[in-house]
Amino acid sequence: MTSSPAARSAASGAGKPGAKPGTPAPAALLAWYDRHRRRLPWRAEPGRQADPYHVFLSEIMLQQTTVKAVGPYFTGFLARWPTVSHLAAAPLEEVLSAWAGLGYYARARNLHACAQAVVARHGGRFPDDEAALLALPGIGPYTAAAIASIAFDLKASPVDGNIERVVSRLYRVAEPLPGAKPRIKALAAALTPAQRLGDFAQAMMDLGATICTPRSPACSLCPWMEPCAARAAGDAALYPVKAPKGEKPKREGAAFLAVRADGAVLLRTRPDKGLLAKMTEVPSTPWGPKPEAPEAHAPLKARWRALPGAVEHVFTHFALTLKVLRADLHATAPAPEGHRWVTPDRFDAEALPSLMRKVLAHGGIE
DNA sequence: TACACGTGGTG
DNA sequence: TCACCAAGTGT
Repeated sequence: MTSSPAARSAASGAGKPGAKPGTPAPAALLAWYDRHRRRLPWRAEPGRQADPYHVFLSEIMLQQTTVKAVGPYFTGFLARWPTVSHLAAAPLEEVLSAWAGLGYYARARNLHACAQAVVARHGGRFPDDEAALLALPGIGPYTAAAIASIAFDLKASPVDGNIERVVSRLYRVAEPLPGAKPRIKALAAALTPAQRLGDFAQAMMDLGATICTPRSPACSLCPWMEPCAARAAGDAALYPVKAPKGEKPKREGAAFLAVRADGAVLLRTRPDKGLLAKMTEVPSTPWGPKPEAPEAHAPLKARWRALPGAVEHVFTHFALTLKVLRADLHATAPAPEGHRWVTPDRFDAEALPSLMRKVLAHGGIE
């Protein structure tokens, strides 16, 4: 009975008069979303309008970052800076230290700049206009469309990794990413309904995150099973097609862990630009293909001893092996120019990336 | 267009 | 173990 063509058609929402068989119907996805939507800290209750600042904050944090990782950061930021005006008034150093551990630190710098721009250009209210959103720092095509649709219910088609996957499977897009992005964007825009824009965008993302997953999609549970070309072909897991990736280079270096008798560690702030810009670091040699002789790079004269083992850390575009050299100094040792002594109880006020936490832990600090 | 830019989880 | 992946943007 329920497996009859008519029943399947009706269940997919594709059986309405005028709808071609095999056309993914927004109504079917929205009906699924109404039953299975995820409850997330930044989401409004069903039928309620989301706070644009909450949407903005979550969207920036969620760029290339898992929902699980974002959760506590979102809650913490919102408690500390309840509105975009509060965030704009905060010192950048505090924003960076609150962001520490979440990665992609340019996001935090742009988040802060964006908050200030919202105050300066728009009186502290996010513009309900995709083009104006796109003009703000840190907000690209995806995030502008996401805020426009989710916070303001405007007609916009955000395309993130989830939606790329869903659409590439629906239409069995053979062209590899990233070349296929324009086509996928156009297909996604053509799917977008005229009503419930925010729900539709979030439904697409929830579908990608919970049903249309990268490895083993749960096609049998999908509201768009019937119109999906990849499901029909039985090869959904092969999409999206991606261009092959190059090999990840290796870099090596040595970190100087200077520890004072009172437990303070010698730290400094990284340069304004480049990797981990403006974040706190343990002084180190440059990181290169070959390890350099460390002596010339030591921040101060001391008896440096190599600790056993090394710290391994994988960045997006290279893998790093850091030896750790430790020196113990008396409690009155002065900090060299550009450096500072920081006791472990003050680490939370520092913008310490995970790599530097690893270096400290390798030396038995904390 | 292609690369720089973090981190933690997973099959 | 390790390659891949997660609500991308800036240059």
